[in-house]
Amino acid sequence: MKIATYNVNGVNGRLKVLLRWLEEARPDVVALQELKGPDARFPVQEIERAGYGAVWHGQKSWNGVAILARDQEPLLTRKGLPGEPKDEQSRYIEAIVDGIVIGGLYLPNGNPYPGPKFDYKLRWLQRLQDYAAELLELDVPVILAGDFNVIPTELDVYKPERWRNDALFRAEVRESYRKLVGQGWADAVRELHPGERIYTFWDYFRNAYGRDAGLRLDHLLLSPGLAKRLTKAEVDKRVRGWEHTSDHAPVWIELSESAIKRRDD
DNA sequence: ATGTCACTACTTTAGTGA
Repeated sequence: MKIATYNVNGVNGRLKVLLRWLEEARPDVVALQELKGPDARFPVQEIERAGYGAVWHGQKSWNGVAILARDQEPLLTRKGLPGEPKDEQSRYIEAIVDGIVIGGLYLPNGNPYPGPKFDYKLRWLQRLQDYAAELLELDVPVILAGDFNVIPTELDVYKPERWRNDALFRAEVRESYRKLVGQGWADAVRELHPGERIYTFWDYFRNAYGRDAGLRLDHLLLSPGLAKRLTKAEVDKRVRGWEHTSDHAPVWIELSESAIKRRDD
């Protein structure tokens, strides 16, 4: 089973890129972020024609998240993260596909630091921690997938010094993410590629992709039982090189049907 | 500070968020 996360940076503006990638990669499940359109503008027909059922949580202009499932309809379980009822931003959607709870998220960017946007990001991270702990207590298979807007460690950024005071890399943000993962989640890409430089995002500015000046922002966190089924975790880096593409590349994992034996087990 | 995108409303160009 192949499960992906992809910040499309405008689901309508990038529809051709998304459809091309779906056809080439054929993921079973996809969490999408930055739809950048209201619910009514979600391109459900084109996505269905590509063979995917979908649930989505849109918003005019900004944010917006969706979950796609090949040849089936995802079973919607939640829109929005609990903890701040007045929060209007569409940043969390959750659905069950093949018995797995998929939490699709688009964490606030948080820039500029300091300021109210940064404070909102820290609150959102705390809300995510609280809710993620509840999910783990259910003891069911869960994947939290999305654009976390967090650079977890120095290995995940081309030039750490330049990003020290950026909301993606501030110490308190990394600390909050570290606590979240420490609840018992497995960062799938790191699990299979420890010590390797892997990026999922390259700025549009200054030929960042050409220089491989990237950041690792898009993550798939697996509940303990699912971590035992993890066989592959990759970034579809080539997609970032396509015309009219998103500034993020898709990230995907492969899960086996049952627990597998790995060296460190 | 800069750079480059998508999106929106509307003075089809300028704001804004990333």
